[in-house]
Amino acid sequence: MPELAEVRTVKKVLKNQLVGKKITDIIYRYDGIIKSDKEEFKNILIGKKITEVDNFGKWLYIKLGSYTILSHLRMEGKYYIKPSDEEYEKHEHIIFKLDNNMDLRYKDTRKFGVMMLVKTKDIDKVKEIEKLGIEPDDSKLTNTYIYDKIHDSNKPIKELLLDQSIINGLGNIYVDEVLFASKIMPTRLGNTITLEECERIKNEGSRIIKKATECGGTTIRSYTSSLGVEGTYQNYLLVHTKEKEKCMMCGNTIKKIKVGGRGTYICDKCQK
DNA sequence: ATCTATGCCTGGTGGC
DNA sequence: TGCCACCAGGCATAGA
Repeated sequence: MPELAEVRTVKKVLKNQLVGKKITDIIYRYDGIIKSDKEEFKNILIGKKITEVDNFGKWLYIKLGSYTILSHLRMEGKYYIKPSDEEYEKHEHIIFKLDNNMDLRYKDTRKFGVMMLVKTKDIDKVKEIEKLGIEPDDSKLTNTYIYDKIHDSNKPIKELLLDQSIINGLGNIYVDEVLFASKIMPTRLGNTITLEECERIKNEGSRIIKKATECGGTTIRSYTSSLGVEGTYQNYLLVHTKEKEKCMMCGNTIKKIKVGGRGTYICDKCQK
């Protein structure tokens, strides 16, 4: 599933390929992805030129001057840029026709992803964006910020790290990796995590996200960063997807458990 | 305010 | 081999 590192990779590719291109038409093959007014989405965007592509956490911003498409890929959303005359594939739901005979196509097998049109000047006031916390490798993220957000919570630390309003951009893969690197059991409640452990979460989170971003993200199962870009961070994963394998640090067998309903990989010797 | 359940979805899996 | 119930999983929202 695309998390921060993957979304940044998509952003980079889209930015290179799309800035300066004009949308000449929009075709809905399944319009449930569009959460703002569907007619307005078309009417306003057709004829506009893409001016910038950005992201904040897992949200992609496709900017067209005074309007911006907010796009969240959720589980399986992907963008492809293909020649306009290529046949549509199954699950290609939203087709943006561009003025260079290419399409920007949004494909999403499970249809969990969302798109909405907002005014660029109002992005930070959009409720989904407004509530987002600090990205893991942002220098504004401090041990005391994390500690303040979690120290009176009786939720498992894993759930707290998946909460986008605290740290913005971590998903299931990187939370497992950050907690392993920080030597913290994902089931530990927020109110048991020390300031020193918050420091480790901050440091490991920053390090892992930076490295994963450099790698272009993680490609596991059918997930890629889309656009044919295959990330390579899966080669650095130490626990996620490693059930029944030996822990790289201690040789113990990696286990898969459930935390907050999510598949969670741990080494119960390294993580306390 | 805070917690739990449910819905959104389809492809893959496991049981028979 | 074929059928089918079940599940993953980020996030919003309705209900308790």
